[in-house]
Amino acid sequence: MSAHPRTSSGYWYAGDGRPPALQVLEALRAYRTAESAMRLRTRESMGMGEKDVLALRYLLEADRAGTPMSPRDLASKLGISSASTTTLLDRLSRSGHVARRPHPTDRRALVIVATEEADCEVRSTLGAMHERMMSAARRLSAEEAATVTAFLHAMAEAVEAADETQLREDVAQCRHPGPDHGAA
Amino acid sequence: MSAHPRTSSGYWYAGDGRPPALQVLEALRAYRTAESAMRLRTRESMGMGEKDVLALRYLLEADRAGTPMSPRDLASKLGISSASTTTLLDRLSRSGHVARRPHPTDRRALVIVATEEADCEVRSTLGAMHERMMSAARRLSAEEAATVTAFLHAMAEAVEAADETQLREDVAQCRHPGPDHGAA
DNA sequence: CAGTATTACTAGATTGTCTAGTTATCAGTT
DNA sequence: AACTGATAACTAGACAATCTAGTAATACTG
Repeated sequence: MSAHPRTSSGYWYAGDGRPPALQVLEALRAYRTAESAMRLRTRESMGMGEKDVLALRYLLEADRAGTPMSPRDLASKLGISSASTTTLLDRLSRSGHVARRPHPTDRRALVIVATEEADCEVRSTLGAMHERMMSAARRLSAEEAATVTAFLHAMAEAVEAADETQLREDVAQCRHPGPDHGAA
Repeated sequence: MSAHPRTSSGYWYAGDGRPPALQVLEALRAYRTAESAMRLRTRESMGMGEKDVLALRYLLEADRAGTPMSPRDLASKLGISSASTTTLLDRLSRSGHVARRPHPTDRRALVIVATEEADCEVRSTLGAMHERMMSAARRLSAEEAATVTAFLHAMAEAVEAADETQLREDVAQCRHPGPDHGAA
């Protein structure tokens, strides 16, 4: 790694030979990769599917916020059907991570609560990581934090701007009439 | 939104009432959420599963780099079995996104190439987004880019540091002897 | 009190993955 | 050149997670 070569306009291509913008996107991609690898490890260490882990996170979050969730809430958060939610809760309940409690006022409904063990499990798997992240974030000065925050918001906006209608149109445009590519 | 209140030490809690470190992590989370929503939209607009889209990305990348991939390469990149890779390639081939070509030297092996249409499809769905991201990244000064890059690397490190052995031990620690939570 | 909406669940089908085993080809050895 | 063990892709059968459609109990509304 070279020292920071300076020009009159400040740092230039610090770190390696590539433009800073590329380095930034590369770093973002590296983070994404690391994150999904971590999620895979978490899933495997807990012996659960992806949705199950996500569900547990939502449930614990809701528990802490004092606003417990119903199966329906969970279904819409996870983007799965009511039927899948039932079987998901069966799984999580069988494994001891959640419990179905009667809703205090609505006798049709349920309140899903995460068990103590689920809380402990998630805390021990994700808590240390979160602490490391927070500690890194705290090392930023206020100005740096503002820069990073603004950048991340810009990135979120950039990926949100591609809405489905747009996507569908763009894809359709690729169908030049020549070869066959339809279903068999 | 309040204007930036200053103290002698510079900006303080700019943007809203919360500590900058929290805002940063919140922004990171917002980005993650936006990204996975985008991935869902992409999958749906292309009528594919998650692995299929990912496979296509790897294939196009490899094509451009001039280092085409075999089914085996793809399997290891995607973390799926050889059998799943075969059916995945069946799907992608039936839908016209990839083609199986004989390997030039090894007659057992195949070379998977992405079709023109697949290239166009991916370019039109992800290209505009990538351009927006790049453009936002370019708006950063060299110093800002360095800050963001360093931060993202720190985040990647933070999530990588939780390796599976650690996770397993931590989880085991949650099993206090009391209630039954095993398989039925 | 009657009728509609809503909640969670059940049944059956579909999809994507896995493990195990097959066939064809390669590379090294005698 | 023939033999042997390794490797590439594929096939068969099973399993897990999801979906759609439909059911029973409960809540709300006129």
